[in-house]
Formats: sequence, structure tokens, C-alpha cells
Amino acid sequence: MDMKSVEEKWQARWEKAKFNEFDRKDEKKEKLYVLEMFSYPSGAKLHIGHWYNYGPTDSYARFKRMKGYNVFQPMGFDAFGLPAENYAIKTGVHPKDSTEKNIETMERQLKAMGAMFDWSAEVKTCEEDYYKWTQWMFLQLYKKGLAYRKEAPVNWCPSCQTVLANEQVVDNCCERCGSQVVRKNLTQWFFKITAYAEELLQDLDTLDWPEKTKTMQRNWIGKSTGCEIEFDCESGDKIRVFTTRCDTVFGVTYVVLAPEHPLARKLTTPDRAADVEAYIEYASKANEIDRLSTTREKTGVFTGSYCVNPVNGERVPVYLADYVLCSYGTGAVMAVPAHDERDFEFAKKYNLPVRKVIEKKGGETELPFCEDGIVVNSVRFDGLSGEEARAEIATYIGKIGKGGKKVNYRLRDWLVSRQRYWGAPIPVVHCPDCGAVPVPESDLPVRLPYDVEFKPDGKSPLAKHEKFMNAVCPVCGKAAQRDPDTLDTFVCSSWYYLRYADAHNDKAPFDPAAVDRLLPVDTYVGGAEHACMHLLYARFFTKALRDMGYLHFDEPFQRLVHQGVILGPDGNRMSKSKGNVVSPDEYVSAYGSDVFRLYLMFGFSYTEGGPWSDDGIKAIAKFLDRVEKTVLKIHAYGETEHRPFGAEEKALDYARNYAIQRISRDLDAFSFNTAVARLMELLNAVCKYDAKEEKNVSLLKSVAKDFILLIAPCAPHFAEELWEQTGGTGFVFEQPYPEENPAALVLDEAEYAVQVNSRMVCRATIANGLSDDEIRDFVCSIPEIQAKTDGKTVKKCIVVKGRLVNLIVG
RNA sequence: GCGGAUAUGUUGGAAUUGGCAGACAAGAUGGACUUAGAAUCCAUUGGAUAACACCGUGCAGGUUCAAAUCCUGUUAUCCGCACCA
Repeated sequence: MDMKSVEEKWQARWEKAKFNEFDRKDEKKEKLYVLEMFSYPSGAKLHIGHWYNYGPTDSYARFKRMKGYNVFQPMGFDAFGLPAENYAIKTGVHPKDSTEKNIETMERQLKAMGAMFDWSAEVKTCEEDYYKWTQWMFLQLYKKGLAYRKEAPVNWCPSCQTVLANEQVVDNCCERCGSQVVRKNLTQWFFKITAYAEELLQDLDTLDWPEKTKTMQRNWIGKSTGCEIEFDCESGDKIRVFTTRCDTVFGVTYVVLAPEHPLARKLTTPDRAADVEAYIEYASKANEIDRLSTTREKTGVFTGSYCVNPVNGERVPVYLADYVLCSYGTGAVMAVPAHDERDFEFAKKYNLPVRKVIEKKGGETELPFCEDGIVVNSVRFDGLSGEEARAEIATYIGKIGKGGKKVNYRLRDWLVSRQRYWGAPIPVVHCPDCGAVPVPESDLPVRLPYDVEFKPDGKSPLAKHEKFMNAVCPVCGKAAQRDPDTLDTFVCSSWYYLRYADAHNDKAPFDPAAVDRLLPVDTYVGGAEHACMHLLYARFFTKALRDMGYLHFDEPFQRLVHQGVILGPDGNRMSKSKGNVVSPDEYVSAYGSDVFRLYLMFGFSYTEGGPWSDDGIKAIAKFLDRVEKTVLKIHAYGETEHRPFGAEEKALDYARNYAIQRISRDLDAFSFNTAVARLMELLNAVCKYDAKEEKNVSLLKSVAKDFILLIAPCAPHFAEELWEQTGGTGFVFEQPYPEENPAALVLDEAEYAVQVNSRMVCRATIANGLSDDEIRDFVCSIPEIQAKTDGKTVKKCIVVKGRLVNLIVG
């Protein structure tokens, strides 16, 4: 079969018939929203990862369509982002131009893939009619009190005079110029995702997602129940600390603030100022991952101040140390060196006292002892267990007005400001009198100007664009300045799945009725690397929009599947710098898109991925050749019946029905490699039967017809062509997927493995429907078994129906 | 460092979720057809052995009639860590 012309032929026919567009009028069929994560157009061409995500998932969608669902499978582009801007800095090509060009190429390639995408619902996040509504989303969140401004650090390269993404920081140095990166505070916009922490955690239980992804989100949200405690400083300031171990509060020997803590400088005594400043400077150079490392040498500095432990009135010193992070809890901890490893290490280094307040139950207590035990040296709380002490001490702290029980989350609010050009401008105007004022909805979009200067020189590109920056305050009408920052691209991708439902609406981001018809997404397929970011942000958006009344469901993605990663042939992640990038193009042009797709489905475990190798791709081409030859040969047979329906016919019919059952189950489960294997098995069975002199032609023809239908989702163009050549009318995808006949799957007998004392002895064919005792008696009569059991008594007989008999003798 | 995962023949990978390890392929070997074969078809192919016995799912233990699968410990590799998307 000439794959290229066949592909073009059917793609043209599908397009002409608008066959891939979701049928919005069909109310009878159940809708099924199958969504692949949209593409980021960074490179000009589709890479293997795109193919691997979209090809097999399209086969799933096609299968479901044949199963009677009204399938919606849209595609679009996540078109804003850093790489296009970096490319512009390097080459001078404008991000809009390079992005549009890339999208054009990718659209052409995606269409040539032959996936069932509904292009009438296409979305591109960098277009005005999309980012207008991204800005609208910002305004709604602002109105709801879910967007606010605060100071937050950015990576600053002093030599390039620019903000760097974490990705651009290599070993704490700027990837471009190599100078050391420092943390610098800027006032930036945040979304209050923490307001939904509890619900985001709870609702994970309702989702059909990979368990590991749910676990990652749970850990990311990081709920911990503990106690907040207030330590009064001699200066009159109060230090609030959060602890999960308030049972150790009598063991506090010092208190630690993060170097960025607002009180850090205030509590520093004049004689300590020089050291403290030096330390804050030092800490600003370390990144968070290093700071959290438990093996990293602990560093810190004494502020010169003291505060008071509220439970015993003891005066303890206040230190700064970078093992405490400003972004978690209150940015301050009470240090209990006897019962915390980090505090212990720090105390040893700085000669701070270590006081034991927990004793190991029935054993030597070796410090630091970080498990639960019996409380000691804690006056009236002595003798309590950890759990009891935590409850009672928290209550006591509440009673004396110094804090109390507190639930804390590791999850932080979402920083959405980016000091970049290629993104959706933040729709806010800064007025000298009125402060930060949201742009009225009627003034959206705040257009991203085209003529800007990208070269980094200390200011965001938009900040240098006077025409863009100069605005009028919507409240008082005075001259004001626009916010020069753009939104994190994750904001764009947090709601695109809603826009697909109503992609051309120019009055609203979407019509709630259209969304109700299609959402939530039934099956979402994309990389596991999004587990904690995109997949959490999108859930947050859904819940926030629900609370504003725009949505009527709680979760955007009912079922989630992660495809694995296809690595380079050397086992490393494909990257230009490693020179191990494999392009799908040459394979697609040599073998055709169906063969390439089928190879991706067969050659890897879908959720695992693995190193690329083209070893088996020829075998797939060969397989399709065999299918074509066999099916056409059978089609050409005359209608005469040569053979009645006997045992061999029954075996072929069993093979067909077994294949139908397994393939359906495997496709549902995204187990594509086994589904293809079952197709191969069925072909082998057909060829075996076809090799006979006499055959039952009508059975053979009906199996061949089913074969075309069975393979259709996995090799769509190929199947359409065979369907037509064998006299089928309409599209093969208008046919229902074969259903198995349960009667054909019932066999009269089954082959059992027979074991004696758990050792395999022989196989035996045993009729179905026998009782366990009858099976035992039958097995005991087998000569090989008798030889093993001779002179011994059968103490136990384990029968696993249809599979195995195990005789325990002795 | 923290969090998550993975480990099965020469290779990609199966294994009904505790029940015959290696389905289906690739590769290799041998054969058939052929002037020829990177085509097609057939056979063999976990290790070891003359053959059995036996050994075999990263490594060390454990639970069980039965473990790739469950438990404990351990090693190696991969992914994420909040401004790549």
C-alpha cells in the first residue's frame, strides 16, 4: 500500500466531511472529552514526544468513537513563553514572528499525523482573542480577593541587569555571562491558591489519576497539623513560630529567623550589625534546594537579641540561619536541638545548649532523638506521650494567649508576575493616588505592543515602551503607569481546556452552557512533569471559577494518564546540546504515519517510555503488509462454504473474540503495546487457519472484517483504505467496534499446571465444570503425578480454577 | 537534601494483580525458495547439562502451599522541587 497517497486521500475525505469536528447537535450519544496537553511551539517541528503523546491517545479517542461516544478532541498552542523571547534576544527575530511560524509548521505536521483533532476549536494563547480572557481571569480573581501584591525575591544577574528564570541559573551563576546571581526583592502579583489548599487536597480522592501523581500533589500541598507559638522579644516585637512538635517546647534553647524575615534587621543589635549584614548578603546567594539540604553545613549568625519562651519564661537568643525558609510557615522556628537533627547540628556548631525533654520509651535516649517518646523536664506535662503532650500544650498555649493549634501547608501562593515581554500583560494600572487599579473589563485586552526592545538592560521590555506604559487611571483619570510585567504562562494554560468548548466567543471567555455540555475533561493525557504545577493550577482555576458561579463542577480532569518520556538512543533525555535528538520526520516519510504511530504504540510501555531505538519499526511495516495481503486474499474468496463449523473453526472464533475482549480492555487502559500484540496474535491465528486446504469461508470473511475494525483506531488511514477495498461503505470509523460474543469465549476444557509440593510436574487438560474434589481425583490418576505421590498422603489440594492444581503431600 | 518512580532473556517489553516467568516482537542460529537476498516462508532460541536433577525477575533477608508481584533492609538509575513549559 502506498501509505503517503493513502494518508492524503483519507485526510482530505475526513476534512471534507468535517468528520473530526465534534457534533454539537448530537444529544443522544454520550460526550467524551479527550484532551492532550497542548503544544508549546518552541522548536519549529514536532518531536517524538509530541507524536508519542498524541498518536496513541488519538487511537484511544478513535476507539471510543467507534464504541459510540461523541468524542471531542481539540488541539491548540501554549504560545507565550521564555524560549521565544530568548531566541529573540539571540537572533533579533520577534517572538510573535517566530512563534507564528512555528505554529504554522506544527499545525501542518499535526494534520499530517492524521489525528482526529477538531481544528474548529483551535486555541492559541498568544492571540488577542485569547489573552484578553486570560486578563479577564486575572480581574475576576482580583475581584474575588484571590490576587494580591507582595514582595518576593527574583534571581537577579547584576551584570546582565536582568531577572533570570531558575532554568537560566546554573550553579548559582547566570547561564549567559557566568556572574553570580543574587536574590532581589520586587513587588509582584500572587494568586491565593493557598485559600484552596484544603479542598485541593481533599478532592484528590475523587479523581481517577495515577496514584503517584496524587501522592506528589499531596506532598506538594504538604498539610501539617501543629501549633503556632508567640515568643515576645525584649524589643517588644513578637516572633511567631510554627511547629509540629510543641511537645518539645520546654527544650527550646534558641529561636531562628530566616535571613529574609522582616524582623531580621530590626532585632539586630548595633554591635552585631556588620556580621548580620554579611550573613544576609551571603544567604541571598544560595538557592532553596541547597538551603534545604540536610547535609549542607549549617550556617547562621546571632542577632544580639533575646526573646522569651512563653511556657517557662526562659530568655533564649535569636539567630538567623538559612536553613529556615521565609516561604514556609512563619519564616521562624523554635529550635530544640535535643529533638531535631538540624537544630542539633546548629547548636553543636555554635555552642548552644541542648536540653532533653523527650525520653525514649524503654531504652537509652540518644540525642538528637527525633521520634515520639515520654515528656520529661517539662513541669506539669511530664510523663505524657507525644500525642497527649501536643494536644495539652497547644491548648495551654492558647489559654495563655500565645498562639495555639494551627494547620499549616507547604503550598505557597502562586507568583504570577514575570519581568518579561512575551506573555499576557497584567491588566493593572498604577496610579500615584489610587495605587494599583485593575483595568476595567470593557478596556480589555491590554494589548501587547509589537515594537519593543528585548535586549536586557535592567528594565522589563514593556517598562521601556512609553506608549504602552502611559495610561490613565480608571478611577481618578490622572496620568498613571501600566504594570510592566506579564503573566506566568501557567495562567494561560490554567483555563485553555474551558476555552476549547467555546473557542470563538467574543463576548465572554466561554458560554457556561457550552462548558456544561463538554466539561469536565474525561481523559487528560500529558507528561508527569506537570504533576505539581500545571495540574494544580488548573484545578485551582476551576474551583475559583466555580465559586464565582461560572462553572458547575469541582474538578477539570476526571481521568489523567501520563505518557512516559522517549529518551535519546543513549538513554539520556533528548537535547540539542547532547546531540541525541531523533526526529520523527524521516521515519514518517519512509514508513508513513500509521506505521510510525503503531510502532510507538507497540515498542514502549506507554506510561514508561524509554530510550529510542528503531529496531522494530520494520517489523511493524511488515505486519501491516501481512494484514493487507491476508485480508485482500480472504476478500477475494468465493462465497462457497467448504467446511462446517468444527473444532478448528471454534478455535478461530475463540481467537477472534479473545482478541476483541483484550484489545478493548487494553485500549481503555492505555496499554497499547499489548493491544497491538493481540492484533498480531489474531493475524497469526487467521493465517494459520487460512493455510488449511479446506476452510469455512464465511467465518474467515467475518473475522477479516472484524480485523479491519479492530485495527482501525491504531492504523486509521490503512484501515479506511482496506475497508473501502473490501467493499465497505462510508468511513470505517462510522462502524461500531466489534463486541465479543461471550459464548465463544467459553471453552469446554482448560489446561492446568499440576504441581506437587509447589513444584511443577506436568500440564493437564481438564474439563470445565468439575468440582475441586473431582479435579483432585483426576489429577491423582495421572501417571506422572502418581509417581511423585506414591506412598505418600495428600494432605492438601489447592485448586485455582482454570489455571493450577497444587498437591501438598508428605 | 526532600518528594515521586523504575530495575524481568542479547534487546523492546508481557504476566489475568499472589497461581505455568519470558506473551507479542526484535536480534541471532539453522533450513527452504532463488542467479542473488537487507525479500518471503519454516524451525530453534532464559542459563546450565549428554540428558535429567537444577538455577533464574538489581542485591540480602522474610511472609506464604505458592512471590517478578506482599513486607523489611539495601544498591543503582531516572523525574520533579515552585521563573522551562
